[in-house]
Amino acid sequence: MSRVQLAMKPIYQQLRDLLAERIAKGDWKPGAIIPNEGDLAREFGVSAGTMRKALSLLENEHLITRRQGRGTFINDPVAEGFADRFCSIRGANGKPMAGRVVASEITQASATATEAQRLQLTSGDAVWHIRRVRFDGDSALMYEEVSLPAVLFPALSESSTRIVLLAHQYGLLLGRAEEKLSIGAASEAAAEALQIPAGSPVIVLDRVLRTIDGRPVEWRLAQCRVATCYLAQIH
Amino acid sequence: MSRVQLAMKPIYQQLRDLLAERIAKGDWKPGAIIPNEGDLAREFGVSAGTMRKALSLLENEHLITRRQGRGTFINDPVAEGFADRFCSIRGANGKPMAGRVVASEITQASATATEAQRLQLTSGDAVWHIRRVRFDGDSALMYEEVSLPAVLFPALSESSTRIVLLAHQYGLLLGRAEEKLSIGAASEAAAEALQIPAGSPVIVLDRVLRTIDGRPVEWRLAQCRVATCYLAQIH
DNA sequence: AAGTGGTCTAGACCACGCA
DNA sequence: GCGTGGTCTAGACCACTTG
Repeated sequence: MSRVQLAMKPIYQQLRDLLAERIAKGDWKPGAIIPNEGDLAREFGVSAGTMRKALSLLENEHLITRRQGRGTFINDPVAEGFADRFCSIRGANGKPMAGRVVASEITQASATATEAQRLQLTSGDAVWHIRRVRFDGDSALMYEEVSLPAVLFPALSESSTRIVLLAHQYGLLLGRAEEKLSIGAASEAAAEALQIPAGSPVIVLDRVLRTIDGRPVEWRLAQCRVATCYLAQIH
Repeated sequence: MSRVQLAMKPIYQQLRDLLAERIAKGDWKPGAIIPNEGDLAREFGVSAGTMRKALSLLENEHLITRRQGRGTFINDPVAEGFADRFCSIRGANGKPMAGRVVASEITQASATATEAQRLQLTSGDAVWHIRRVRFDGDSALMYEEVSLPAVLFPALSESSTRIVLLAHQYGLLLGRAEEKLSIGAASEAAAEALQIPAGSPVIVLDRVLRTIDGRPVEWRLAQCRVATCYLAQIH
């Protein structure tokens, strides 16, 4: 009597996908309350326990928040704390960096080998390139080269290149980021942007952002200057 | 008919604690297979579903691995992949740094204000101090100051100061690490160890390691030199 | 074939927040 | 008091692994 599992995928995962689609499409807006477990279970013809497991998945993925006695709410992906959880480099106060960000260039090109590897594309697929600089007051702190698969982002408004806004705009639900931290030599573009000699040491943040389905959404290669001392003393 | 909840804590969490204790004590050795869900449920007088939830918690905390058709196995906390998952800074190949590590000094002292805050102690509690240097070949890469609550580690063998080994030795189950990355000025000790001028810029890794219960186990303040270029070029 | 973990069900009761 | 999510139960069946 149980539902046929066409895709050989557990029902609770299928439910998760269906519910996530409603959120992505905007059927359920951020901040809204959604029907309770029982009603949802009835609507999809499953038991309450199965629906519960699906909702738990969505909660682990930060798409919803459940509160005992209140209900289940859609999270705002752009809200502070949700948007910033992908970024590991912090300012002196421990909070995410809050400085000015200037996008200097937005172009389209065909994917390089590295981009294809990071974004799981085939070499030559169209990608957007964004170059931007993060400031702290008047001094340039960080130079970023961002690559986005053009197939996911048909058009890029120059007004906002923040990935959380873009993702929300195109109905993409961000899941996890993998970030590698290392030390490298400043590229020429980075050197110019940061006003340091080319080849001087920089912190390299290599980050791939994925949707909750695991599809790569953004590759960001950031170079951070270390030429001056911005932060608190040690001890 | 259900078990009394003295501590107002869900049964499945109490079970998790009991099972975790067995692992910590060494009743169940790494690599060993543990009884199946049904037997465990019967032993503790709970339903299979509740025991299942407890086991799921342990799996999320990387203490056990469950495999369909095989059984449930105790993970080895010292094994590669489990021990290295707390470290975010990587080498050029994307793998954790593998260089030589030299512990230069092991002393005991009373906690400073910062240590007390990070390790949730009261100022003046006894802590161990370990200073160590991480090498890449012949050059010093990273200077670390490690603080451990003396109450958790009665004695410190000089042979191995690796935290995963120490934790295992004293029956502590490591859970999560919070790591803050920033840029700072090299302290005098770091400058000497890294052979750079005091005050020159370094990457600062401020990490607090906790047990699965959330108790702080280690505070590590690492300073990483950026004076030369170790790694691959950008692009 | 037997044993394991994985999924799913249907229903009971509890703890919390609010009107 | 009512509706919500959170916990717990008892049992069925499925999928995978091994002998």
